[in-house]
Order: sequence, then C-alpha cells, then structure tokens
Amino acid sequence: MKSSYQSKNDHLSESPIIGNHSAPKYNNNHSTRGHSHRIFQRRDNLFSAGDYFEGIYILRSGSAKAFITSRNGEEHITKFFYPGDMLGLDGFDANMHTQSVRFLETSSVCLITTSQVQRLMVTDQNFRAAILQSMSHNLACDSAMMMCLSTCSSEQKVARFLMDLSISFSERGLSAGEFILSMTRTDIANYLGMAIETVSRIFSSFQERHIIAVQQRILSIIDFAALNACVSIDVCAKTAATNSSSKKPILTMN
Amino acid sequence: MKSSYQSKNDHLSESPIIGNHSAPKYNNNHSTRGHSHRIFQRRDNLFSAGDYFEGIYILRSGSAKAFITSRNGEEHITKFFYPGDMLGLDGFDANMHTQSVRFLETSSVCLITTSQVQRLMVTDQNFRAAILQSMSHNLACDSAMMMCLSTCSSEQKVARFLMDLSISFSERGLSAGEFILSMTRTDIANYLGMAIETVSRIFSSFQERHIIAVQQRILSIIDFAALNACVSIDVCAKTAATNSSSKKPILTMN
DNA sequence: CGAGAAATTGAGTCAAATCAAAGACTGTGG
DNA sequence: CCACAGTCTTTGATTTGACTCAATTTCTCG
Repeated sequence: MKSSYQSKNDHLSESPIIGNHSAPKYNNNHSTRGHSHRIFQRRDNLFSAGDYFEGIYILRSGSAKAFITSRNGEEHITKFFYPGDMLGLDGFDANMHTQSVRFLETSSVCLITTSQVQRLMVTDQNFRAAILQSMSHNLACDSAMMMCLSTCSSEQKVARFLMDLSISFSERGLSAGEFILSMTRTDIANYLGMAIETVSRIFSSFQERHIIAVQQRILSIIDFAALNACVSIDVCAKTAATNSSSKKPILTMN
Repeated sequence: MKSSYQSKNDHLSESPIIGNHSAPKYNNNHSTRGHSHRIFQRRDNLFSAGDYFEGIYILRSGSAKAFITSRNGEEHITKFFYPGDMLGLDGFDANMHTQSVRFLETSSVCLITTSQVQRLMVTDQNFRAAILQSMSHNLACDSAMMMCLSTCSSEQKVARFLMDLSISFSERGLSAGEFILSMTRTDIANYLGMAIETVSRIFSSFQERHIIAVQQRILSIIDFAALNACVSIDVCAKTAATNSSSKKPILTMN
C-alpha cells in the first residue's frame, strides 16, 4: 500500500492523519468477473433516494457525491466518493436507497447485485470482511464528520476537508499536495454546512497566508503543517494509522 | 409491531415520521442463548475508543450514549441508544472501537462475540440481515443527523431531537407524549452541537408556547403538530414509514 | 441539611449568514 | 473564432442567531 505512494507524498506521513482513510478497497480482480460495469457522465445519477436497492457499487474511476433531501426539497451532501469506495450501502435497511448518488465527472462503476452480495456474504470471507469494514468505517467517518459540523469553526471545517482530500488522494497513489477539486464551491459549502461566500473567503485567507494555492479547480497545499494546525478533529486517526500500517490491505484497487 | 403500541400513541401515526426508526431489533430468544449478559450502572463505560473489539452488544434495558474524542480531548456525543439497539458496530473496521459507549442509567446488555458474529453471518440469514440493516440504518440516520447539524436552527434541532425521542419511545411500546430524558441538558447540547444555555432557552420557549412541558427529566409533548411544524429534516421518513408498515419485523425485542 | 452539580435567565459580543454587486470562467451558437 | 448568456466565484457591507460571560436558582445526593 505504502509502496505505491508517490515520493512527493512522503511529507504526509509526518502529519497526523485526519480521517480514517483505511477503508477497505474492494478488488476488481475477482469480484468484477461477471459483474456489470457502467460509465456515467457528470451530473448523472447512479441512483436516487427511493430507488430500489439493486446492489452495491464499486467506484472504478471518477468521483461522486451522495446527498439526501429534506422535507422542503433542500439537498445536503453527505459524502464524496473516490475510486475504490463502495456506494449504495444505505440500501440494506429497507431495500431502497435513502440517499441519491450523483457523479461529479465521467466515472465508471461496477455493480454487485444484492443476490451476488448475499451469496458472497456466505461464501467469501474477504468479501464479508470488506463489506462490514466499509460500513463500519463509514460509521466512524460519519461520527467524526458530525463532530466537525458541531464543534468546528468554518476555517477548521475547510482545513479538515482539504486535509481529508489530501490524504484520500495520497492513499490512492495520487499527489497529496496538488489535486483537482471535482466538486464546486457550492458543493463544498453544502457539505460543510456553511455559506458559499464563507468557503470562498477562507480559501482566499489560506491563500494570503501561503497555506494553499487555488486556481479554479486546481488546489495546491503549500504548508501542510499550517493547514494541519487548523484542524482540530482527527478522530479515527489513531485507528486508521495503526490499522493501515499493521494490517495488510485486504483488497485494493489497481 | 403496531399491535404493541400503547393507545395513547395513536396521534403519532398522523405526524410525519422524523427519523428512520425501523432499525431491526435483534431478538434475544435465539441469539442470547449462551451469550453473556452484563449489568452496568450509570456512568459505566461499555467500552472506550481504542478498546479491542470483542463483539457487538444488544442493549437489553436502560440507555447509553456513544461519543468520540477529538485531538484536544473534547468529547462529542454521536448517538443515544435504547433497548434493542446494537452497540459496537464501529469495531469491524479495525477490530477496535473508535467510539466509547457510556451508560446513562442502570442498563443491561448482551454480548455477541466476534467469533459468534462470524459464525452467525454464515449460518443465520436473519442475523446477517439484521446486522446489515442495523449498520445501513445507522448510516441513514447519521446522514440525516449531519444534515440537521448543518442546516437546522437551534430550535429546529431541539424540535427534531424531541420528535426523534418520541417516535423512538413509541416504537418501543412506551409513551410518545411523556418520557424521561435520561441524558443531561449538557448531553443534549453536546449532541446537537449547541450551547447548553441555548438548549435551556429553547425548552423554556417551547414551554411558554405550550408545545411541551418539562419538569427536570420528565418531558411531555403537549402539541405534537406545533413541534412537528418546527422540524424540517425528516429524512429516512418515507423509507421508515413504508418500511415499517410493509415488512414484518425481522426480529424484535420482547 | 449542606455542598456540588445541573439548569435557568439575562446582557453583551462575535462568527458567520445574508444581502448586494462585480468579476471570472464555461460552453454554445452564429 | 468570437460574442454572448449563464453559471460560478470572489469581495464588501450589514445583520443576526447563537455563543460567551455572569449571576442566580434549583436539584441531587451523601
């Protein structure tokens, strides 16, 4: 896992890990044989709240957001997805989705149908572990996110969000210091529960303080230490750290 | 399920359901044979963040809170538990808990060890469904909670919290209109991400408006319609409603 | 009964929302 | 290839809901 990191990400290992990024990535090699792959474009929905639960999806490439809709029709983004993530885990409760998932860019997924899931749960120990771990991991991330939403200042929220993304990309073998924000500022604001103007102001502030550099969708983290110093919630951290270093990756992408 | 409702809860069926309260309750009848039961007192911890994951627990009686701890040692309550709830689902990710669970009153739990879980996942279709549903349900609730924390005013948060509790008690065959708050105001404030003074002020305001009556820990909801009108986030609602009325309870307490 | 904890209430302050407007970017059609 | 329309983003001015600080009051429990 570590071996696939780019060397430019090395500095990351010194900074505390923010979120629990050790989510199991499910391996295509043996799971996608015979499973359907599908390509989606930006703004396409994978499924919507209320849709029948067909099965779980593995995001193969691209990115997506999950959101729920309130009584009065307002949407709230609950999660962003990157390659290797499992989508649709909310469907087990009532055999229908409570959330919607929409793609942020051209993306591909692979479907594991409910019947396949049921079968694999019995026959495949690794699959069972991957599912449980993924759900458990999501629960932990949700808790950390709730704490962040409850107690963090806007600046801390944005800092945490960026560190989160950075580590997430790093884990996928991409640059931790420079990446593309596939979501809009509006998405970020919505996700973090703040006004879009506030997000913009904090980006500007971080830029003035030479912590980051932003050019449209391209974000560069210049001063990791400073950004990390803004972050107060890194729950799941120890677990993730201990975890990812001690256990072998169960199933990884690529 | 409905048949066990107290008649005084009938008015509830008219008000929209707030949270997804159809979480599967795991049945003691066949699962607790040979499983260890334990009694805990108020302020006891069932487990703490970092503890080894022994297995999942079913809360038999009493109530508990789950919380996580931030970098600087601050605690944040992420969930309250009532009889029938599964505790410790956060342990699957790294075989250790990322959260702590503490009891709010004298309570009893029953442990299903990890090895029993592994075995039951393979052999017991109902158990497998119950676990997946419980985790999936928690994910849905977390999403709704995140949206609430992000977008609701303090008054809406408190209103939603009370409706949530009301429905939760109702589902357990207890009064939906009058119940005991086993958590302190501080706990409520912490959970909802607001100052304790604000909680107190909103309780007072609701009381002045004859929406609720509070006497220490005893809370009475007088005007369900008015309280419900304050609530804006009832995500999971339809699912829960459709769900609980259409499907037979998989496994219930009592 | 008394000490400490929990809860309420009031007054003042501030972080972030809202309101407002300009500037930059994206994509489409001529 | 450029111009225009619409979206996205930034920046400034103002407002406000909720926090903090402070002071009681009420409750809990040894």
